[in-house]
Amino acid sequence: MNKPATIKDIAKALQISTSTVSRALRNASDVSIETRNAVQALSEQLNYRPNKLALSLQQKQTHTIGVIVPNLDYVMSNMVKGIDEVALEAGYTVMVCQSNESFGRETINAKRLADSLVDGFIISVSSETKVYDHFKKLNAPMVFFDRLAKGIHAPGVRLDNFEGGFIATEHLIEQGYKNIAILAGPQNLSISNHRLDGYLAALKKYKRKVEEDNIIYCDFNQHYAFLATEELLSKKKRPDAIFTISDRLAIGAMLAVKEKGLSMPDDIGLVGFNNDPVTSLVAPSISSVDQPAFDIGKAAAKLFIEQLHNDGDMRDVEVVLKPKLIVRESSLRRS
Amino acid sequence: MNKPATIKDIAKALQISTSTVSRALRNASDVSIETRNAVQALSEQLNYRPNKLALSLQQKQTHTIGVIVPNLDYVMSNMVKGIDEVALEAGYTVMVCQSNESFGRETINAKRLADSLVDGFIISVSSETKVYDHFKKLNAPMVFFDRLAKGIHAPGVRLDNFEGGFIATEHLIEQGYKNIAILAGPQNLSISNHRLDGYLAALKKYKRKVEEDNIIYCDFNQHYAFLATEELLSKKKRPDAIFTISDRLAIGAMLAVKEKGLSMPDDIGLVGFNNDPVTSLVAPSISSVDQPAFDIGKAAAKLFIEQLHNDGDMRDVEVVLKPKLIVRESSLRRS
DNA sequence: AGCGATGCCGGGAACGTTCCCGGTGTGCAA
DNA sequence: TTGCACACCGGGAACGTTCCCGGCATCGCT
Repeated sequence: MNKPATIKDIAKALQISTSTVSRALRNASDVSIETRNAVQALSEQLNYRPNKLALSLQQKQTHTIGVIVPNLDYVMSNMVKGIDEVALEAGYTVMVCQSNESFGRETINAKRLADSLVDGFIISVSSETKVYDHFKKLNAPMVFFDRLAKGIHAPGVRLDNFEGGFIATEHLIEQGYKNIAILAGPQNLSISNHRLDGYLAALKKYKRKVEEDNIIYCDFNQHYAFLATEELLSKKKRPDAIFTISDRLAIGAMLAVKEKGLSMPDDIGLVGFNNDPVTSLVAPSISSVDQPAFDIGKAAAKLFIEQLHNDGDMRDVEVVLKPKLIVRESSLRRS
Repeated sequence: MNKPATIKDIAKALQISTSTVSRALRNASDVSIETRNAVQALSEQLNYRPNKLALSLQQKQTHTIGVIVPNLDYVMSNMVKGIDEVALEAGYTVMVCQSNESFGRETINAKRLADSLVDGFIISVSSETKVYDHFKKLNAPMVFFDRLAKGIHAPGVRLDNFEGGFIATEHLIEQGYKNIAILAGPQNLSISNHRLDGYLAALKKYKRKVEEDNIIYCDFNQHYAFLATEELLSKKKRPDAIFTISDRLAIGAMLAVKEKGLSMPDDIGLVGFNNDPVTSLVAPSISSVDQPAFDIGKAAAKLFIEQLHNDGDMRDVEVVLKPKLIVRESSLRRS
């Protein structure tokens, strides 16, 4: 439990100055081979570890990235893993905070991280967040991923959500479903709007009429999805397929379909979003749009580091990755 | 993008010394009411935020906790949420690192965090870890949770895994299952051993004979579980129930049971562990031992902070929380 | 012999705080 | 008047680094 050795200790023991020790440790020039060896030997012996605090204070950078995410579900935790991966590689440490989808929590997390003097932020905004001033105040480099911040001029990495909504809907159409409903997410989230746009575009391409009451906005909440689906299924003009903006919603929808005594995929087709492992475990297994979560995380971290080291203005950069439809039983009417 | 204001800036602007500013900001004594007001007004105006780096360097504590976890699955992410909760409350920031169940990753994560000068660690060890020297070297206060480190003399918070194994097995016995197998985890993990011990104790209590080849050690891997179960089911003396040490293993087992064309819970009973949401979504839904993940996280963080502020030796403290069996279709033979 | 180049090293400031200690001024009692 | 308590403030060290600058040898070249 004795105090960690410092550069001063080494200097004193070797009767040389701290400057020389510092140089010797960093293998710089201006140090004779003998002193360098002596210093390095002693530092090893004393188990010297440079004090990052002092270093950071000096050079005004901490080599730490603040990551704020709304939750740590399957997709997010993979994205974070991706961030971790490249951050570690690049010599950065990552501080992960969960906002729990709460605006207040997000704000105080941001403040805290800023006070801890992170070099910048990698953020996915909470579903509650409608205004972005708390991010602007940070006055630090940041990159958004997955759920971007509309109002902020900063680089971002995201899935092509439009494409995701499109291929899901197109697939349902190709499977012969005629009246396709959508459980969309909260209206302020761009990801849900983009998926909805993809849905609309697919309907348009195949010249299907858009029924206004086939579009349901609801929270990312399984129970809401259940209720919404119950209502959908009791309409006169009942939909014969449902596309949901997330797998959790899909689960809720599926439960409602079962409750109603309808069969899947025959009576009702279903496609979810995220390719959560659950989708392949339930019966019937649920088709879902897979997103390259790990890669999105990696791209975000790469973008962030690039931005730090690069003087060029990258605020307009937006990396968009492609989704992939995983077809399973819930939507496979014709083989 | 102008530099953040420092205490010096305020001092200079107000023509007073930095010491006085420092005192005024901390509402300390030895400052006249007027100067204090002036300082606080100006600091607000300049949006002054104390530099934590400098502070930490001075007082040799960072108010940061390093958290190392093997993964961020459902249970873990809830535990981390619990840690977050009380850490935030107590004014600490949390750095979460995933070891991905890898010993090497765990080691370098620990080193990195130590270098970043966290005040201590809250750790759940990776399944690969069999030796604990890398933790001892850290020479910092630490608390283990969930998966404890046998070799290390440090406080810990864990589930009563023995109890969990016991109630799961007892439940199966009470449901009339005669020949109960267990898919245990890696042999070096204490949690899996304790659950196994609970299983054995239950068998003993009801005077059941222990069949050696009903005990299968396997990784936390769904596919292994599938294979192991296939083998179990093709024995002459086929088991009629399986208790698995985790829900992921339970899923694997269930798939194997279905593949074999056996019915559940009639031919084969099944109980998992963790109460992952998946268990209630599959058909049949899977009985599982629920652990109070959030509370375990909270307890760990509390213990950690207590340890920091407390001079007393807490190295022998071990908090043990109780599990709860959630009975679902997979093991319910008699209603 | 003189001169610059080069190799090696030390001194000290700086990063932004806190904290200890000592100093000054005022008011009040002896 | 002297003394003393008290309120208020400033100076400077310290935390552990790096970095700039200047100094002293030594060497080689003219």
